[in-house]
Amino acid sequence: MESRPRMTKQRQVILEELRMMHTHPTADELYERVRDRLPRISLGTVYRNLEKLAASGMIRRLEKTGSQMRFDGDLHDHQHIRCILCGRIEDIEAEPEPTHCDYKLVAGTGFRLIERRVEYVGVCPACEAKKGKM
Amino acid sequence: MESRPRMTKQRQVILEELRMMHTHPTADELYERVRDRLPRISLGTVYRNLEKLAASGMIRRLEKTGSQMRFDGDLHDHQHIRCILCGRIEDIEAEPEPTHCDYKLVAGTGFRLIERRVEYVGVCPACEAKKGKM
DNA sequence: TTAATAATAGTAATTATTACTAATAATAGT
DNA sequence: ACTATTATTAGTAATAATTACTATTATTAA
Repeated sequence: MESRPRMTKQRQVILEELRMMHTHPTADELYERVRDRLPRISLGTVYRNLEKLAASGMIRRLEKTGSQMRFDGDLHDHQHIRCILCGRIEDIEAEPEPTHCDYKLVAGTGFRLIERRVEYVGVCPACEAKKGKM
Repeated sequence: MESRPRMTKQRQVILEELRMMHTHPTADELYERVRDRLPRISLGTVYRNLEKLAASGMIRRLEKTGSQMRFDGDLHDHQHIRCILCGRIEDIEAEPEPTHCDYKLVAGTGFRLIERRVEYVGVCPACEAKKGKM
């Protein structure tokens, strides 16, 4: 029945590395990083811990980013901009508080509004440069 | 080298059914529906056509909503609200034109802004009712 | 220290999607 | 309408991300 969680060495390292990274890594990117410190850790452990940490609110799970899930150890209120070409994600200091107007729109659907997510999509400088050369 | 596309019976039916559905179906949901009219069609054909139709701008691909991709045959400018419990997606008549403020925010990142997507997340009436009974 | 059990490593299974291939059928040009 | 070209299909196999399983290990409370 799984009660109080334990702070294992693996969970600790995963959390620390994710918080240091700032690149919104995928599970396997983080796995590669964590292996420098814990060479015998398994990918399944990384997935399981990311799941647990996200469920407990200690990290953020970024949904809808290409074929893989991405994670963010930075909990401060911010949004993201994603490169439509290479998939890179960077932070943006937007404040997407739902407005009065949002609540009115949502009222028509019968839903109870929890959150309004704003995602910016564009082309990152690196990809723009690459494109210019073709 | 793949030049001019052909309007096959399969592509026609997939497009028609998607336009009729209004439920933002996944590929396999649409596959089930289309099979009523074309019993021998394969799932791969549905995927391939959804890909082609989205690339040509005839339908919209709703990215990463849960584990499966969803599609929308309604091209009119609108946004979506998703139920965080059951995954159901409904339409919302929001107009998310990027504002002056958005462009200023994005300028700091060096990205060229293409689109601002707004997604509303909440609890749908059905799930709210279910929750009330527990 | 010890007992209870959450978490792990390693591996297998699952699931959505994509790739492959021989056969079929939509279109352009005659 | 006939034919050649080749995009598309059905069927199946392959891929890739994620999750599940299981015996073993290690964290925590008492």
